[in-house]
Amino acid sequence: MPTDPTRTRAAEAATTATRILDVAEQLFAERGYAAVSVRDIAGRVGLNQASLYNHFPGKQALYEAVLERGLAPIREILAHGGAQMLTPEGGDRLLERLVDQLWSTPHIPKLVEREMLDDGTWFESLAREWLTPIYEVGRRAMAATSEPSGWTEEELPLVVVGMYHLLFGFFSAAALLRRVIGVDPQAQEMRRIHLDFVKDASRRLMRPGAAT
Amino acid sequence: MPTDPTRTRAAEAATTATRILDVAEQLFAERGYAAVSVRDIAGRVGLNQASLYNHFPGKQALYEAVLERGLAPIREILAHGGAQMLTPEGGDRLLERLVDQLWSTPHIPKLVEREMLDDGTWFESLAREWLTPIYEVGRRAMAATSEPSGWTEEELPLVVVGMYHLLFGFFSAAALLRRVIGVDPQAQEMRRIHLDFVKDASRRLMRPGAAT
Amino acid sequence: MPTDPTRTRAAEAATTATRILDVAEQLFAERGYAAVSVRDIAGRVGLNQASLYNHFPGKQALYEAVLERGLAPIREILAHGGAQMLTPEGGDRLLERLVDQLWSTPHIPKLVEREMLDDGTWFESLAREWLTPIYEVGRRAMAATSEPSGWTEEELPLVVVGMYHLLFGFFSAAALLRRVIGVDPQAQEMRRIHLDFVKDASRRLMRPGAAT
Amino acid sequence: MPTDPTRTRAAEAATTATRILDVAEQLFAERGYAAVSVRDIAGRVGLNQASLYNHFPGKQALYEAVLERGLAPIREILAHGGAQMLTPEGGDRLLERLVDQLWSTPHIPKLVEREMLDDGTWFESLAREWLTPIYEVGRRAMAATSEPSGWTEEELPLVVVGMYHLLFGFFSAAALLRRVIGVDPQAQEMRRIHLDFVKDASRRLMRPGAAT
DNA sequence: GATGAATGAGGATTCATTCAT
DNA sequence: AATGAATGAATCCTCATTCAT
Repeated sequence: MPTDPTRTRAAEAATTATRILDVAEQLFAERGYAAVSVRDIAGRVGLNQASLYNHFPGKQALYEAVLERGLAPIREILAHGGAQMLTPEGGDRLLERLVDQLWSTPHIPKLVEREMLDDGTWFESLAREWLTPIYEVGRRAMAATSEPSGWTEEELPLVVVGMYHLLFGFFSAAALLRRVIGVDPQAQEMRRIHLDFVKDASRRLMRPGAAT
Repeated sequence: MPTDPTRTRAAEAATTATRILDVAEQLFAERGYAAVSVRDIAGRVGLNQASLYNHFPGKQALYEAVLERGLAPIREILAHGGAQMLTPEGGDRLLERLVDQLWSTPHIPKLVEREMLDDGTWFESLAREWLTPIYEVGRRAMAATSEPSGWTEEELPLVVVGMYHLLFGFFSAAALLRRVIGVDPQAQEMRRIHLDFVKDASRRLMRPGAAT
Repeated sequence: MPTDPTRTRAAEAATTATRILDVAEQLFAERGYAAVSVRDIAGRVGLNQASLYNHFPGKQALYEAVLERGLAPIREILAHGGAQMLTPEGGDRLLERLVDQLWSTPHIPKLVEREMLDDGTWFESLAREWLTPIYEVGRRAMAATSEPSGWTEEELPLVVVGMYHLLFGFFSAAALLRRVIGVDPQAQEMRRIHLDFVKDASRRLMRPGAAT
Repeated sequence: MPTDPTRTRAAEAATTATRILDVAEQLFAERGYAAVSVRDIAGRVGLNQASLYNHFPGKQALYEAVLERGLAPIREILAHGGAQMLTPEGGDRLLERLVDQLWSTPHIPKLVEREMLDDGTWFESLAREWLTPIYEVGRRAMAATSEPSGWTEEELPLVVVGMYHLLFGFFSAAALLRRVIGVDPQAQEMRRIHLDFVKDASRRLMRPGAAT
């Protein structure tokens, strides 16, 4: 399990385990856990089905390894940068780092969205661990700013969910954007547009709107 | 297929087919297509597995019937109400109707989100049929208002996706809200909070923000 | 069960039971017992699956009714005409009647061939009942004629099987004749050709050949 | 697919695939495709049902492999020996080789007969490929001999079908011979009797009979 | 006599996993 | 580390049959 943050994923040697993780990440993101067979994964890696078990003890473990590898950097960013949200400039820097990270592993936000929909017990612990603190920081952030956000206490959870979707939802909706609206969501210029949009939208959501 | 708009879903006779649709809707939304077995559905309806095939020709057809039944009312609302977006009051009325509808069938937004993630060919036609027109209306709406929205042309698709997630994402994140933040997302008072939030957030997203 | 020999099959009222028998006869002949479903039969008759059980107690019983109806006339002919084989002219008359009968129900020879291949216990009694006597008559016929047939005792069974195939095999090979050789085996003129061929070939088989 | 002609089937290593083919050949011949379940085959081989799919991609593919293995030698004989039919001695040699081959795989003629009855599309290509040329050779053979056969042009197809049944029909009728007439069709002496009969009968059919 | 609905048994096939090589 | 082969459990679906209406 790669936990060394100094080694970027691209620089990792393309070990068999890594190649398995890459393929599994993509397939799990595209189709969901149940719709991906071990045969599919092994086949795409160019491996026999049985060989996969030399690297991971099973399908479930492989899935968790994928999730762990993908979520670790995000957790890192949030753990160290949560306090930045208190100022607009800090918020922007945080968003920049997050958007950067998500764009470097675009399957991960889809996986997270699926986890959320599946309401897996695995997700529960995950969420408790790093979403609750974030939520608290965000809550305090909005309460502490001189300009009030204009949201009531009971609306705050929805604001958090909304912010999450502004960030992650872009990747979930990649197919929609491509097919219906004709945008190419993988184009690198989209990265900048996405970042600008997220920054702007978050300001609109977090500061009082003109129309309230 | 219920097309009579005067008959609400709850008032429908609980025919076997309807009960199958209800159970299937819930399971497909909770676990996704591949993770739901025909046995599961039949079992929950209290039916032999084979009996299900007296009502639907197969799993795929059942899934599509679920989607069709769930999406028809939404399509209806959008088809007749798209033009309302041009004024703030009309937009509010549209949102009211949409939130109402989504709350009456809360599994459906999860199904839509899953469809989007799965990038199914079925979704493609669906999206083309009623998402493209909506997008066009929305685009024109934002261009036509006297106060400009403050978004660039290339950001508009992201605004649409954002709006979608503000509306639908609440249901996808129901588990997160319940488990992490402690909110009960099925409580009826949440319906009002959700509506207020969506109205407010949409104004913030669609009108120029102070911070741009 | 139609046992009245004065009523030809065509003249029978197209009762539901008769229509079922007709469809079943065709399908069983074309595909074999196991490959035909009760649904198939009922469907082609324009009947609900369950309705079929108002006319026949089950699939097996229906099959036996088909066989019985189809074989009764043949059995009749053989029972009354076996002795005719003793003279060439009598043999011809017997063949005429047999070919006539087979052409009036061309699915039946295919059914018989399938029965033979399946080696069904049903076939056993059937064969014992009317094939053994025929065989004995044929044996005596060949032994009694002034001109010896030229066959040894041990070859006689093969001669019988050969005669059977000259008569019945035409219908089994209908597809082959149509597709490979380009003959239309349902054309009525084929009936005469078939009869001539059978008569001629039987003479060749039953009388001493020049080359022995 | 065994293509090495020097290795006889019996000498092949009894690999799992070969054992599956053997069992499948027998069951398909005895009962027909639809009446044989994959479980039956696997069970007789002493294999789990799923293991069979490690050797053949499916039931249909297994069936075709059986047919291919069984028909290849026959095709070979006909392809190389068709011209021999032009002389009586050559014809005898051809028949000897064919009878030899059929007796070495006695299930195959039953399979061919079933294919013919089923009128399968698979059979069509098969027939076109090697039955049409044979038919043409046979036609020319009978037209070329100094002594005319005594058949009319339109009867020729029936002669071909008749010859086919004289050869193959013995195996289809094995049950009939055993049960009704009391002959043991698997006894090796029957092989010689069958060959003699086929040779003699073919002369009778191909040369002018006294009674025409 | 006809039918919609129900069902237990069985159909072919795929699943994740194990193990000897 | 890789693989061919094996397997029990599960997959979706079809089967012949029954029964209340």
